[in-house]
Amino acid sequence: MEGGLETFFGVFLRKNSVFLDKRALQSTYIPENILHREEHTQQIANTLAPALKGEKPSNLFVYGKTGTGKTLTIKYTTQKLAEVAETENAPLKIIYINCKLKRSADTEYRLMAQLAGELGKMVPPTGLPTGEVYGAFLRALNRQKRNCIIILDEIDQLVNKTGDNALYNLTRISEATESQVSIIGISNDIMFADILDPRVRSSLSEEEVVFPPYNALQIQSILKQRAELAFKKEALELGVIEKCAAYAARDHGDARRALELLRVAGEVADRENSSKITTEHIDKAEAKIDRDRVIDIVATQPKQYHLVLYSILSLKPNKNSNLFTGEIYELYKSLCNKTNTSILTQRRISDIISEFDMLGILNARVISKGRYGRTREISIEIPDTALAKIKQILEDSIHT
DNA sequence: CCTCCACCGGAAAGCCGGGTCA
DNA sequence: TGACCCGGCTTTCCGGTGGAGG
Repeated sequence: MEGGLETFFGVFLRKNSVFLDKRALQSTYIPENILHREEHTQQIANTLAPALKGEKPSNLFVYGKTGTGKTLTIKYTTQKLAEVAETENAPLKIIYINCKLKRSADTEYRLMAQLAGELGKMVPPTGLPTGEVYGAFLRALNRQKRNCIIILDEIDQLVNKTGDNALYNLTRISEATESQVSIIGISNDIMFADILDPRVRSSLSEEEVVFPPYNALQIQSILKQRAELAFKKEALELGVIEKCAAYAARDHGDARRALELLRVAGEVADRENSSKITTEHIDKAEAKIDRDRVIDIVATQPKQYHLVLYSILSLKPNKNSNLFTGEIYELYKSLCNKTNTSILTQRRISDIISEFDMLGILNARVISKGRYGRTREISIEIPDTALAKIKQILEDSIHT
């Protein structure tokens, strides 16, 4: 086996790939021009433009389903704005924050700490009273003496988890200081605004932009634009883009998913040493994405969750028989005893089951069995191809 | 039409680990 | 070192409920 690895790497390097530049398919990539969002871009630009004259732009609220180009368009627009501000010497600070990022900006404290950090005032990630962090942020803000635009992406996550306190304070800050702070909120939950305090809502959505889903034709042109950069010439077989777009349009016009599908299809083709991407590769890619997603979610779950899921899987070897919370809990308890694990309350297990439901691993809905009580009816939503692997993961995790 | 089951699910509070600060 | 703070996970408490069976 001498030189085995060297040979392998050598072959790997020289191996033909369908890709030219994979980055063009990644979700962080910002293209030269954004298709089918001309009006939105303009509308956003209109709202933000006053910042160049040192006036405070209106707060802006953006919503639309996932993969409709919200984040992309906002980033694109603010980036251009920052460039102009730079050359025109108009003091302007733009802060982008994703509220969904775990341990980063998903609580009031962490959001404020993050904001203060962006303004050059480092704050310890924990330990201080929240009020202190507000103070730090305010001081940093006043020292800046320039217009500030704060972009809060996935803002619904923040509010769902920790309430609208932070937003309330944030919208009021701009009234209470010299510096001018504008907020751009991005949400993919349209109902989100309803749970806000009315004062916060009206303040936050001085301007509103709604991003509709793309249709199949629009997704096609987006895919073509990116594929041009990402793949070698002739690497795409006829109909591949169309099929990709059709899949994405089928589930609510999610362009991000379409791009991911195309990228993974390319990777599958590479692995098979195929010089072309065919429509079969798309199918394989779709299955792979689905499978990987589920496996990844399960694998990163803590042990108690594994015990619950394992109980459910053991109770249900065949499809179309449904389970109820009570029986799952019974098995879970005995499993805990066998493995020397502390037993959680049924109330807690109930929540864990709901979480699996939200993650799309299970399907749980409350039903009434009349005389025999009210409970959840639970079924499994794991693709067959992933089942064996999942069971493996669960068993490994439980017996440690 | 009423009862009553077997849970649901909200609210609040406790515990614990990670941290700051004086 | 001790007083305090945050956030994640969990327990405790408890009012609520759709509908089969009487």
